[in-house]
Order: sequence, then structure tokens, then C-alpha cells
Amino acid sequence: MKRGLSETCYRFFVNLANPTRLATLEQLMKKPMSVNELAETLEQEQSMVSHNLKPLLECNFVYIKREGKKRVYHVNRETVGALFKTVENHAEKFCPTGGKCHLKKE
Amino acid sequence: MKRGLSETCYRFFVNLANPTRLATLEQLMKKPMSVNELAETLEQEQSMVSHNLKPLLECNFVYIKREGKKRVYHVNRETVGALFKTVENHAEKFCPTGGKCHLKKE
DNA sequence: GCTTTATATGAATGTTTCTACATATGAAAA
DNA sequence: TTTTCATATGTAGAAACATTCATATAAAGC
Repeated sequence: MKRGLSETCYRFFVNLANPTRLATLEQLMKKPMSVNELAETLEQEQSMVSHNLKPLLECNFVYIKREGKKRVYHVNRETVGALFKTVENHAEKFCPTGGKCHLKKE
Repeated sequence: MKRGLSETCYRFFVNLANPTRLATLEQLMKKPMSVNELAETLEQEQSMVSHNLKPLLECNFVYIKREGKKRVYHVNRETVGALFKTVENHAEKFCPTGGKCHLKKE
């Protein structure tokens, strides 16, 4: 198959196409957090959060700063901010349901 | 799990996290095309292209204009252009491999 | 050096998603 | 109104992913 930019895009979007990782990014947009803080906030197990932080880190959607024993995760605002803005705009303008189309699934 | 905007984002990104669909969008950024034209360009089967156009259509990443017997697909430039720009920028600035990290997989 | 705390990793399981092939639909042309 | 062209849909098997629980690592404080 012909692949240009889209080959780069693929890993990028695969990484984002996960509810835990998206929720993680969303929380980190509010403020930087440690793994356990994230686990509490997201109401997920710590191992789950760790597993999902790994690919986010590899693609530099997040980065770490050590603080004592903790590893505080920060979001890459430039990229993630732009993405979220694009999604919001798209949902507003192009989704008749205002981005709630996933509810169809039920 | 806590979900806000990220719930909207999820379907959005799941839709994009597919090589055929991304390649489709990439080609449609060059020019509008019919299904068979896309199939040829992408070197994929027509049924495969159709299958993958469906979710893109549902989320309004693309839209159709009839032309005779053909259904010509157009890309939503506002959204897809913004996304591709964000990915390109991210790859340039934040990916040490220039977005070629997927090659690691081999 | 030992213990504790914080985080990461491994592996098994179940679920989702992709792909391919076969077939159906539907509009236009004849 | 039959044929043909263009596209869409159904479905089964394979592949990829997510999730969970168990366990490993690694740094900090003692």
C-alpha cells in the first residue's frame, strides 16, 4: 500500500486510540501527576496506568520529572493541546451528535 | 474511569488508528477520488477500501459527491489537515527518529 | 545493607479489529 | 428490463490489543 506521512501517523494514532491513555492525557492537561496519583484519579490499577504510560512516553506525548521517590508525568502540551483542540472543533462542527456518537454502540 | 473530552476523542482516534484509513485520507488530501480510484492508488482491494471508508464517512472525515455512477470521496480538509500538521510537527520536534519509530518493530 | 515506597514488567486471557473472499445492492446505460 | 459498472455488505479466520494479577526493580530513607 502507498504510505507516506500516514506511516508516521499510524503509530501516533494507535497510541492515542485507547481510553486509558486518552483519559491519562486529559488528566495530565490539568496538572502533572505521579503514577499513583493518576491511578487514583482515573480509578484504575497502578499497573494498568504504568502499562499505558509506557507507549505515551515512547512517543513523547508525556515526559517525566523525578521528584523524590516519585516520577511525575507531564503532558506534551504542544502536541496534545493541538490534538484536543482539533477534536473539539471537529465534534462541534461536524458531529451531529456533538461528539456523542459513541453512544450509538449501546 | 474519569472520562471527559477523552470520551469523544476515543472514537475519533480509533477511527484514525488504521493504516488503510490513514493512507486513504492522505491520498484524498491530494485530490478527491472514487472508490476504485482509491483502490488502485492504494493497491488494495475495492472491498477493503469500502469497508474502511465507512467509518471515515460516519465520523465525517470524508464526504461524498455523486458524479454519474461514481461516488467521489472528498476529505474534510479542516480536520484532517490540522491533524496531519500536528503529527508532522510532533514528529519533527519530538521524535528522535523523525517519526520512523515504527521501524523498531522489525 | 535492609525496608519501604513507587513504579515497571511479564504473561495469560478475553475481546476487538483487520483482512479477504464471496456476494448483494443499486444506479445508469443499452 | 436486462446488463453492466461501481460500490457496499456479510462473515469467518487470523492477528493485534487491552486488561488483570503476580512479580520484579529501583531508589530513598533508615
